[in-house]
Amino acid sequence: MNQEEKNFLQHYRLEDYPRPSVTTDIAVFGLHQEIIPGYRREPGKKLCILLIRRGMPPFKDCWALPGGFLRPSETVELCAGRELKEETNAEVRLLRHIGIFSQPGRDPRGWIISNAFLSVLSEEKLASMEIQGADDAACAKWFDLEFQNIQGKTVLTLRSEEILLSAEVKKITNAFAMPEFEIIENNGLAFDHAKIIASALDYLRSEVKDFRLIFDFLPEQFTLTELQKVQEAVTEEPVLSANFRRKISYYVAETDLFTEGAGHRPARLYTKK
Amino acid sequence: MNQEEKNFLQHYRLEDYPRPSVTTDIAVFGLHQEIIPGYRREPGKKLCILLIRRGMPPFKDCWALPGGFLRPSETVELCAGRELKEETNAEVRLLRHIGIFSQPGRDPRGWIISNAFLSVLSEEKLASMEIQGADDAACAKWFDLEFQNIQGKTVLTLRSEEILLSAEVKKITNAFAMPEFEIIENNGLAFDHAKIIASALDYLRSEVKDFRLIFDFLPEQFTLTELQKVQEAVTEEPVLSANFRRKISYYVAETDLFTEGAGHRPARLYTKK
DNA sequence: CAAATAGTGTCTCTAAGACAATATCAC
DNA sequence: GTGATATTGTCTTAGAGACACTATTTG
Repeated sequence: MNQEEKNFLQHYRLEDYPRPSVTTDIAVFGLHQEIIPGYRREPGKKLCILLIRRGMPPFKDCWALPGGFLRPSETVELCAGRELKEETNAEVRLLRHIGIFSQPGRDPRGWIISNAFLSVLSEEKLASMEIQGADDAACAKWFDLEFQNIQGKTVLTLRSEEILLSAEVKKITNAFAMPEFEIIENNGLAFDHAKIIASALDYLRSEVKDFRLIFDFLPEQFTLTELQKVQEAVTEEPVLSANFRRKISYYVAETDLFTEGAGHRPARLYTKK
Repeated sequence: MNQEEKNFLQHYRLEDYPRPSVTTDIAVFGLHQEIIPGYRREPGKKLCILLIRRGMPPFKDCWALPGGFLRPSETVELCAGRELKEETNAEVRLLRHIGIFSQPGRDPRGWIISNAFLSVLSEEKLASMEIQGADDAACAKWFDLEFQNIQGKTVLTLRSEEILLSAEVKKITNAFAMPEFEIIENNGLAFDHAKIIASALDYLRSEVKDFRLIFDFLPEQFTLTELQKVQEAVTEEPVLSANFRRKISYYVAETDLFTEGAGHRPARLYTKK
């Protein structure tokens, strides 16, 4: 660096210009066992998402994605991981940046733009981790998630025991031809988080359809049927198992292990190739 | 909003917490006619990108993506469009968010995180628009762009008349399993812009391969051969025309118009379906 | 006619969708 | 054997890749 650059930098003050606050919000997805009535039936899988109940205004007592403010000397990815750990005690090894939400007025506290991330927790980790609210979060909970077209309306439904949240969204393209979701109606979700959840789910579905991120829902070793159920739970579309097996075969490696004592033919265990 | 929320907001001061400066950087791609020697040969197409020469430190006289600081009451998309217009006089109707670059130390001025965008200018607009440097930008220029694997190295080459810039990058996955580029060597590009350009090009290529963003390089009406040349210029891979035509046919609609006076068989004009 | 580009036909092979059939466990 | 799930086979159809061939203009 030459003298001119050094001089310039010495007198340059970023603080002289307006700056927004920057946050991250993380949509953590997992799977939830669903008991299916019937003699000796295997449990099904449902997609679920981790939310926190806000303990502080704004949107006190509403449900929100975990997340928080970016700090100096961390990347947005590190911030996402840190905030998630602080607020819910969940730890993730995988993140995808979904988008940036910067609509003026999206946060009543003022000029705040948010980086949305997506993550996936495996059933294993989901079970072993003690999810608990802390910090800004009064409480953290897994919500079963549905995202369907009902009579021309795109509806997001989130359920956790006695709590029911919902939102209607619409996929549009903005002034710069970028696809995004617009919130038509919102019941119980904080900020513009219905929009973020819809975007994240849209992203997740296309990834899982193409056999990406699909393995992150399961432990190291899994059966092909489990893998298929992941895809069906995420996309909410049934698949024919013969065809699914053929397609997935390029992405998995056989092991010599089998499931045991399940009351039906044992299934071979596979690993990701 | 209830009284508790109102009270809270009245006393809440975002300024009490540290905030980064936020910028946008825009990778604008276009096509450049390339004269091919030979009797009656049609010109070829080369991918090019719009860069500015920095008129101010830091990186004075280096070449950089156009872009600048986010202002209150605008979205990052609007900021990208505005800065592009201010610095280069180019106007775009299309943007894609490529990623956010927040590595501490990426800007010597301090804590600055950047939103990278991608855009495409049609040959038409590219020709009609008077590209000119202004503002922070001493000068704006189109650079021919190559992005190839040479002896195991991934090399970015940018050429504009007498100016030659280059960078070697490497595709890696970061601590959160996110794909990104790492700069191995850099000659003449400011900041981490080699990384951003590589990401943008990677994104653009996969879009164009799947017949998205491909139409934005051309005017309303075009021939199938032109469309094919766009794909070949962007991906730097040849395609067999019979196969290309079959695949693209689902995405285009015939018109009754033909090219004229070209010294060979006229070509039918198509529009995007 | 020659040069150049536009456009069609067809063969092969791979992969997807649908569906039928067989295999193997626990009880 | 029965209930349940696991796994394989196969028929049909759609699409990709490769390549040969025909068509139409201007000079």
